[in-house]
Amino acid sequence: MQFEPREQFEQRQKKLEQIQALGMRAYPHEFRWSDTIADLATKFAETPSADLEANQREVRVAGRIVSLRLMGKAGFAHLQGSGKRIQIYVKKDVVGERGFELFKLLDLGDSIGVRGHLFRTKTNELTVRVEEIFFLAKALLPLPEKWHGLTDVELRYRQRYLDLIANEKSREVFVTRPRIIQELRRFLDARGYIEVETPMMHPLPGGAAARPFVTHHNTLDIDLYLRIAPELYLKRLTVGGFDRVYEINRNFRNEGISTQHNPEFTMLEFYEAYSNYRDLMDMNEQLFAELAKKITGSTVVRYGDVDLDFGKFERLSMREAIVKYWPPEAGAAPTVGELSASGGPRAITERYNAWAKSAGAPYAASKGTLSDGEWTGLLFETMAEDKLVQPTILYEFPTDISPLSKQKPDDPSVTERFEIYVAGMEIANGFSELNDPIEQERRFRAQVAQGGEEAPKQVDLDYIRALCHGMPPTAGEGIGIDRLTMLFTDSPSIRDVILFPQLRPEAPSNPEQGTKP
RNA sequence: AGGGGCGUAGCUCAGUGGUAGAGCAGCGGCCUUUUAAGCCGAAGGUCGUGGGUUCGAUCCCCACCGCCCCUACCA
Repeated sequence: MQFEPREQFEQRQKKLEQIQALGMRAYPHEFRWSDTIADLATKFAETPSADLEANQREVRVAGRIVSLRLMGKAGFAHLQGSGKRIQIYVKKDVVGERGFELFKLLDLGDSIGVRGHLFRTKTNELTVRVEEIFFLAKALLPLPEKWHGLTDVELRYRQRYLDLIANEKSREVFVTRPRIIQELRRFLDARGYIEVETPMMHPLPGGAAARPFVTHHNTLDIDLYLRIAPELYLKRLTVGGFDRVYEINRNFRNEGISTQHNPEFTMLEFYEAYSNYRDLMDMNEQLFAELAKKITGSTVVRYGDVDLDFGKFERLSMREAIVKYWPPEAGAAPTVGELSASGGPRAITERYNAWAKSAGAPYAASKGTLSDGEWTGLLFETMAEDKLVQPTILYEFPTDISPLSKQKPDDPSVTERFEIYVAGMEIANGFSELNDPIEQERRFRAQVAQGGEEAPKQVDLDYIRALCHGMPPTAGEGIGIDRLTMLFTDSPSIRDVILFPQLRPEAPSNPEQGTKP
């Protein structure tokens, strides 16, 4: 075992031996503390010096040394724990010869416990006057730079433990993330939802269109797919009488990696029987407003250089969004009627493309022949999606690109489906669930027939069988937790909200590194 | 996959066609209320890797590796 910086590593190993020579264990098994650093920092934040002197309080507290100032026969240090800090003051007269020898052998990064009394220094900082030091663990490697912290993004992702020690902001993100999940659970639990766990390994990938990861079960001798969505299993549960059900867990998609995509990402999916997509839209407005308020303190949330107002959502049908964001330079905007007409979406896209190519704007490139609905979806993504910065509910998605959603009764070319867009990102996707087994089978077979890398290769017949047992009218939705966390923590990349984002494995700098000792 | 950018001490960063510097961390010394402690001293580098151009390359060129951003892919 040997890591850079070698010299400091060896230096610190020697110090650990010297600490043992003082009669202390290298890796002691316990330390009984009376208060956490956070406890002390909050409980005595306002307590005046005179009070501390008059009512001597003995405290026992532990933490990691993050600053160290040794001055001959006394010294100061800061201990950090749970993101909070407290100063300690160590005086040779008080801790004794052996205690002070130990103090001199400590390094930045070491864990110690102290016993002592609280006081305030000349500058009025709350400080523990240490009477006894307990060595707890040695840091054999140095901490990142104390003032600038750790800024190298690669190191921050690869060695997140250092990022969490050194960068307060990063720590806050990963404290906020579970709070968001907690609030989501609270919101759903309060509405009678039941949380479940469905399989992560599927015999057939389904519930979304994406390339799956494949693995193999030896005993059964079958290939299994890491799930790309829990959707079909959760809907089986609504058939089984779980009228309100949700799952928060990982999905895996074998696709590109970007600031908005990680191969594994966390999704909330929930299903509510006897509701439709309109009910979910209303519920979402309430959910997002409440969430923003609880997490950030306001319904208006700063993200990058914009203020996102979760207090009011714009609602647009997909066709309306195309009309609204049609660039005036491309000629007269199409009407919703034209977009609904047979052959209309293709003609309009071609009109848009003619302008986009001449203007150097992104144009809608299609591979192969597309249906009206596919043209509509493609055109929307090309020219409108990134314009949806303020929270927007986009609804009525073409049936051709929504194989699991129920059609609109008065216009079967579109479905009762919506997505929520914020900051140009897709955050949520919900719809009235298609519960007609014959129509569902027809759509599944159409997908399989169409082929393509992301299309299912096989129809999930058990799911059709479940629908044949009768699924009540149900509305369901998925919310991307990672992207939601990005919004509420002002994080520009999904890697900033995932503790250990997927990176290419680190090449070992020497053959020994990276192997267990 | 394509385009752009970056890679210098453990960390944060300067820098130059003539083999490299600062701050922090580390080491030795002084220092009993400091707090980005201070002062004195010494040390630390295959300038991502491999080729090429050149009398000479960390710098210019090419390839590769890694990371970041944009585009593509991702209903």
